[in-house]
Amino acid sequence: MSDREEGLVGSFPFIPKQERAQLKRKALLESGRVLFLSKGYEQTTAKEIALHAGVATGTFYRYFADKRQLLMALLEDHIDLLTPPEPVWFNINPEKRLAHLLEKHYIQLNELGLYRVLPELLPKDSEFLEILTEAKKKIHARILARLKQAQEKGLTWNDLDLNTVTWTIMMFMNNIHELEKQSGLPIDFNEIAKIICRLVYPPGILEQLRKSEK
Amino acid sequence: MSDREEGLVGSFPFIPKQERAQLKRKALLESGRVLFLSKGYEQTTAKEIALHAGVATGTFYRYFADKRQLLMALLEDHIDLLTPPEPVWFNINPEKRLAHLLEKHYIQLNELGLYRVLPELLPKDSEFLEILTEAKKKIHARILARLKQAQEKGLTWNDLDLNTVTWTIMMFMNNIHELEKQSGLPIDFNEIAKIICRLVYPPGILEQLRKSEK
Amino acid sequence: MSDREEGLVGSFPFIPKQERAQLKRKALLESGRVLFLSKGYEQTTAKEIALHAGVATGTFYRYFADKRQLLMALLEDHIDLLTPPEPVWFNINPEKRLAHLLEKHYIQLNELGLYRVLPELLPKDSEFLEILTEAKKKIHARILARLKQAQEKGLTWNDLDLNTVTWTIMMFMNNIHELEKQSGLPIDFNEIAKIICRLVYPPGILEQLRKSEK
Amino acid sequence: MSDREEGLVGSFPFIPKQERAQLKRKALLESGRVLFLSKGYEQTTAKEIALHAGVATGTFYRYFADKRQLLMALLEDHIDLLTPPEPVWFNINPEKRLAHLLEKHYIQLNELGLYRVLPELLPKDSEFLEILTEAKKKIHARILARLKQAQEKGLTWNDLDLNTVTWTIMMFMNNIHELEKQSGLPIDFNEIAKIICRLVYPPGILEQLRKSEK
DNA sequence: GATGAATGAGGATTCATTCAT
DNA sequence: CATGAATGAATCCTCATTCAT
Repeated sequence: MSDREEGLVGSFPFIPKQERAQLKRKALLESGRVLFLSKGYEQTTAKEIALHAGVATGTFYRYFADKRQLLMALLEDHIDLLTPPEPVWFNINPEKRLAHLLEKHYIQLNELGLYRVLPELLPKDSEFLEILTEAKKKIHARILARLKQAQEKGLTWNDLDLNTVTWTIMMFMNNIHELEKQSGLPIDFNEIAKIICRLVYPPGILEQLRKSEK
Repeated sequence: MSDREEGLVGSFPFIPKQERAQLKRKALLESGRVLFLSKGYEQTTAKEIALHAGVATGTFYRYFADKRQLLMALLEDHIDLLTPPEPVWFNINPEKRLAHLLEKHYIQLNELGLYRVLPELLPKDSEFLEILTEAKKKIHARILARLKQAQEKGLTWNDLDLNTVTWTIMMFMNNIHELEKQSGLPIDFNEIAKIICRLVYPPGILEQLRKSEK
Repeated sequence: MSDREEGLVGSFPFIPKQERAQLKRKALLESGRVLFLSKGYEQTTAKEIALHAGVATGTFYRYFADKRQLLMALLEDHIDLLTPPEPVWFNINPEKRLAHLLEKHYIQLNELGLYRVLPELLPKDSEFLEILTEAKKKIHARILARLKQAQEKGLTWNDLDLNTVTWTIMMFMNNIHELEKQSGLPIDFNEIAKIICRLVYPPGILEQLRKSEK
Repeated sequence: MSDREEGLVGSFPFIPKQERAQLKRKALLESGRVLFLSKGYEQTTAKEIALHAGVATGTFYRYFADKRQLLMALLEDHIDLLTPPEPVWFNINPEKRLAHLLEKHYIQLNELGLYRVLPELLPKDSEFLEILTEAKKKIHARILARLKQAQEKGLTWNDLDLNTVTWTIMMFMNNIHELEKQSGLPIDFNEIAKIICRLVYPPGILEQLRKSEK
């Protein structure tokens, strides 16, 4: 278990200690993520995570204060992935662009899978809740700003309550994975994009924007 | 804590045994519900539930095999509340009606609060998942049937993918409570109803339906 | 649930209360015996015994201070059955008579079955141990006395240690049920009687006793 | 409680991990044995065993799945001790040899004491019963084979039922400890050996075998 | 007396966390 | 630094016993 590796040209302590430590930390994070997803947060023990990462139980606690902190670190690393992308509304062919955005977000979210763990934690960890709420507020503000720009340009329905529409859009982005589970079918992002666009643009405007692609 | 109840025609000597037992069972269910909501399912112990209900630990196990079974009983009692109401689309003034339905459903759901516990259970209890999936399928089928009726009458957009719209409507109903949490404001059910109706009816049709109220 | 039974000639409180109580007590004893045998003493709960006897849990404690006391009562009622019969050695045809005695004792013991419960209790209940030891001492004394009579008449081996022979005989009587379990075959009481007689009588004497039957 | 042991050649830094773990395991086994014997199996808790062995409750469960498994391990370690030795019948001076065998077996059995726990377990643990039955069958077969050899050489009584005699011998070996308890006197193994030999050899043969010692 | 629901102490077992090596 | 055995508090659940009806 030496850190050195004997080679032809002498010994190379190739991997610096810090870097090795980072590898272990990453292995623990990844093992935590995988196990949290497959078994749930409470059902996963620190020992299991360590075992899965190929380190000793005690090593877990060198890198993380406890199980909760590992999850926090996971979130910090990936919080930007949890936040959905910001659509640009007065674009050319917004439906196509939105479908693309949604698909990309969905794939990233699914790779991470972290959203599956969150519901378990929210009721018992208020700090956790705050972090998420904060992130969501930022996204909300960004989407709302874009919607306002579109509204000012006269592109949107004129009876829109922008807050509710913003929330609706966020809800779509956060619940796409539910759709797949429920329907059992692969998700048609174009249909979802169509629905969102119908909420934002009146039919005439939308038609124009579609044509302006060329 | 007297078991006697003074009535118009004298005193009833005592609440019959069965009824008293049912009271205790109900107290346990209610305590379970409250504690699950405030602390989360895993964080709540059978002992706590019993204490909260004012009975001994052992009494809990007289009425429920374990914590999980209590939750199942809660679900059984209220599963119909979890399932959102079925809107009738080709109605007169659908927005108003829908807003009313949503508000009623929201209030019932909130009183129960059970939906907050569900996400914690789903990853680890497959039987649980089945029950919910089954319930959701039923609702989906009902909403979809109504939409098809409306479509056949020529009331809806003609480019609708009814499956996706159905899912969108269900998503709205299941996520209203999220809206409140996120916005911090009281929910405007009229706005939500307006959004849903925009997804279903083209502007002209909607206008007609609104007017037909008189 | 009245104790009275209305008949043509008035009311007959036929079964006196004391007697009914005794019936319940007996039912509990019998249920205790049966359940102790089938499940073991520790594995049997007071509730089960009451249920099996057709009375309420609380009724159990009206008749017995606790589970242990029920077992004690069982023993008291049947302690004489546990004690093996006293063979008469200088009899005509002792082998046949002994075989008969053994079989009778075995059948009684088996019907009762109580011996199966005893080993479980002995290590933890010294009073219990005392009772049994006392009973065994009495039997030992009786068998020993008979053996001495036979010895004085010159019927036995002259190098016998009577104490050890007495113990051997008792051991046989207490372990017949083991023989059946181990061999899986029905017990041949004649063979056992032959063995015991060989321990007591020299071949010549035995031959004489056999012949004297006529 | 130092892990160091001063030896002739200096100090051994520590007992290697595996060995230390085995020490703990052995301490738990020994504590289990002692407590099972003094209090009975059911009356002994895992916590008590751990305390008695000087370790924490949880440590018990590192080495044994539960109380039952500890007992199984005890049995596995000592099952050969439970099985009585195999007498050689057509030996010179068989009584003396048998007395010696019995005494040795008795001492070993008593040191272990495990036989006291067995009766408690048999009614409720069928796997347990199987293990013991299996062991007993082996011994039975061995003793029976020896008896047959002696019979073929014309050394035994000619009216012997070998099965019953075999069982009788086993019964003796399994019940010697009972004798002590009942009589309160030290056991005279010579007397027991004499009794067994009388069951096997006719007086003439026995006399010959005794003399052949020289 | 009879009932059986209620009690709560106590046992089995798990697991987050520490610490000697 | 890494290790993984050890810790013991905390949980689930049972059951002997009591007591209000």
